[in-house]
Amino acid sequence: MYSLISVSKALADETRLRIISVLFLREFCVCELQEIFGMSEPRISRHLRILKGAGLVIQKRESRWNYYRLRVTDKNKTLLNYLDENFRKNDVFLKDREKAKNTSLSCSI
Amino acid sequence: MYSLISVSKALADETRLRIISVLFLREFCVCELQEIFGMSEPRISRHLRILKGAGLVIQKRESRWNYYRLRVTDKNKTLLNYLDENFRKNDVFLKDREKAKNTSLSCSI
DNA sequence: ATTTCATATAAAGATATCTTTATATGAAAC
DNA sequence: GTTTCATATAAAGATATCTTTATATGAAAT
Repeated sequence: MYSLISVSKALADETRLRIISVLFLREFCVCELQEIFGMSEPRISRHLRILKGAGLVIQKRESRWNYYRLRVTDKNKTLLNYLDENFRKNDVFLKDREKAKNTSLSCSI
Repeated sequence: MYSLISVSKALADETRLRIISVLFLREFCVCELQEIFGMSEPRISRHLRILKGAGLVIQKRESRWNYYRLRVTDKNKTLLNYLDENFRKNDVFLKDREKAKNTSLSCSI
């Protein structure tokens, strides 16, 4: 059971909102998010852990990569729609999405 | 313009969620909220200021009392619905609402 | 005008959250 | 089995947020 308060706190950080925003495009692994936002790996990992703890994202291991995607349920669909509406109106999130579109797994290459 | 981040942060506190929850019943003045939650007056005032700053509540002066009510707009209607759905499923918020129903302006009497 | 009362605000201390730096884990490649 | 690489986690320091205590404001009552 994911409590309202944990969801609320999960959303109360700009980095986490930016992560949620790009996850509307598709799933991403940690190193891709690192690339998109130009942030350190532990920083991205930490925020993903919090989003996961709030039931907002799902983690999927694939060989050495951990992919995260939005967890869309009946309960949080309304909330995700509200967020997306706001992302579409804000330049920071729009730019992130552009960057995310041009980012592909190339971490180790 | 109320930013998504200010709204998110405004929701990331249990006291503020509880205030929002009872405001679904009707508008309340500060001293009534103080009574309902058993919290100090500056504490309530502070949280109301943050909620107001995020565009979630509206303030109305009436003689010596300041009444606060939910600010329902097209933009935040979705969000408020999501919150209310959650409030209805959580014992803390349900109890608050019961207490709120039995609370009336009697601060100075 | 002085007192009372509801509310706001400021300052101080306590607590929580965030970021960085360093280290651990664990799977794949060699 | 050793190295490499993606990710996780822990510890430390920096920053933000919350609560309490004390004080200010401003309108109504006396």
